[in-house]
Amino acid sequence: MRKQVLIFGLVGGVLVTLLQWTEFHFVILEHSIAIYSVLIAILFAGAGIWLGTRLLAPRERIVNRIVEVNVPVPAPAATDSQLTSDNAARERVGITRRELEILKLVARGLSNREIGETLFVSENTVKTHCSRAFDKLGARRRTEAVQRGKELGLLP
Amino acid sequence: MRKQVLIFGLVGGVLVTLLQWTEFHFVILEHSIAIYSVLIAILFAGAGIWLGTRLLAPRERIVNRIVEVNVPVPAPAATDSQLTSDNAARERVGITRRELEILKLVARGLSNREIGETLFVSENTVKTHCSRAFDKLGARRRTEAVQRGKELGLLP
DNA sequence: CCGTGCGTCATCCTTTCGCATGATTTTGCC
DNA sequence: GGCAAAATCATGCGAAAGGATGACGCACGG
Repeated sequence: MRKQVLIFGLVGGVLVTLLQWTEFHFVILEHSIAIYSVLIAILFAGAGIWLGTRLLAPRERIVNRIVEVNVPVPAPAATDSQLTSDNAARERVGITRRELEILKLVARGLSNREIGETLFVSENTVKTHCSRAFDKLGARRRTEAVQRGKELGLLP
Repeated sequence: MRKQVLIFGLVGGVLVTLLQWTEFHFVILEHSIAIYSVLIAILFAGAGIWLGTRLLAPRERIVNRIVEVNVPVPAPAATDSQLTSDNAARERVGITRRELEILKLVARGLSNREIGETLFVSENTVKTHCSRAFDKLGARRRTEAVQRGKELGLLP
């Protein structure tokens, strides 16, 4: 995680230097400074995106392995244990992150269309995830899936 | 996902234009073009990071597993107070006994047909009750109705 | 007696779900 | 670099759900 920042900084510095050097020879003289700006902008926007994803993406993976040990009872269906451990129950059921994410929205009473708009995916995709989730939960209706999800500790 | 890209593009364009305009007045004349470059770089790196996180980061965060599992405390007291508080919450919402009865079965994940068979009434009757209940709850889907019912204390 | 609320049932119609199936792309891992 | 899992999207179809409306019987209270 730190390495990426370093790489980012280094590459950024090199790039700035490089661009600064090149501009005296080609860009600025022939074209306007706008091209130069846009170039830098695009370059660093891309770099920023890369940094952003690299920096904030790997969050859950480490925890997964450790969890499985101390979750002996799957059934409680607790009334209000607000932050139920997702990943433990999730992997026990074999449901994916995305499917669980959608299942949560299903439990909130959203339609497939609304879920799609919320997550910026098509309604068909939502349907697919739903189907798979229902299948894994042994449910044939969304209400049933929600009920099963609560029983299995997937949902609060 | 599309929206963020749009916003990013728009803001980017505006920024480039803005910077291009300002540089003629302040920066370039007084300092070198390097400052200008670095400015753009930083700006768009930040924007890129923002875009990156916004776009690809909505993964789930680290959730500390809750070790307190075998504590069956809240169950027994609920059933008693439920029948009493049922009527209170029920009348507050204006929902009838029958409608609530059916709503409970809906929350259990039963289909209209199954509910009809359970209560020995026709599926159409179940639909009617559902419609009325949904109407009183301000819900348009059964999952939504279940959610509202929980919020209003009608359902456990 | 008659209105009102409730429960029951029906029909017509539209929308939403759920399922099967296949395809493509992205991503994590070896 | 390639494999496997996951995520994405599409299409088609039958089933279920939901809305609108009308009708019938029953109990209860004014």
